[in-house]
Amino acid sequence: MHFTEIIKQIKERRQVLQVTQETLAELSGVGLRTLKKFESGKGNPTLQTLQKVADVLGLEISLKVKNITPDS
Amino acid sequence: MHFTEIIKQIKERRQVLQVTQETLAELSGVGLRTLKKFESGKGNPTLQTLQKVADVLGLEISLKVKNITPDS
DNA sequence: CAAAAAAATGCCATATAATGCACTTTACGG
DNA sequence: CCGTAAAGTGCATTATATGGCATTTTTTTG
Repeated sequence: MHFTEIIKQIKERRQVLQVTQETLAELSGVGLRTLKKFESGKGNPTLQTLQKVADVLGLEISLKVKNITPDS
Repeated sequence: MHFTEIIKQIKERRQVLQVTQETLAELSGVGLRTLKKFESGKGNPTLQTLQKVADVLGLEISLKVKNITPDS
């Protein structure tokens, strides 16, 4: 999953849950400015920041082994 | 997946592939000091750093919806 | 055990993420 | 069209991630 996709997924998830950036910022403990920057595609959040946000949104970060030949 | 678990998985994956930190640093373009700090549990990598490393290791970062009631 | 390789640490400079605040731009309901 | 709420931006400051280098500690090997 790419950087942009991660951002997109976070943003979409927030919207599905009908939470504003402001509320998410408060709930996650992440600064509003940071969240805005992040969601607008500018910025390179730390893992901690990403986790705080993901956590509140009920999302979990995971690492999966890439399949080199998915269609072999 | 927790912070420590992510670190652990990265480290284990590297070892399975029999790659040294030094080599991984070179291949990923991440500084050796940064990699060491990260793997030794100190440090809070940026998403970009994590992705560079994961990429070389054939790992993919993903966000999955947490299952609140796995055994309902 | 001894030597060598790999990993962890301390120090330090630089780059940049995090954050607050004020302001602008969009999006949306009436 | 208007007003309001939500989202995006610019600027400045502080905290911290990045990364190079030297040194120490641990692990691996012969």
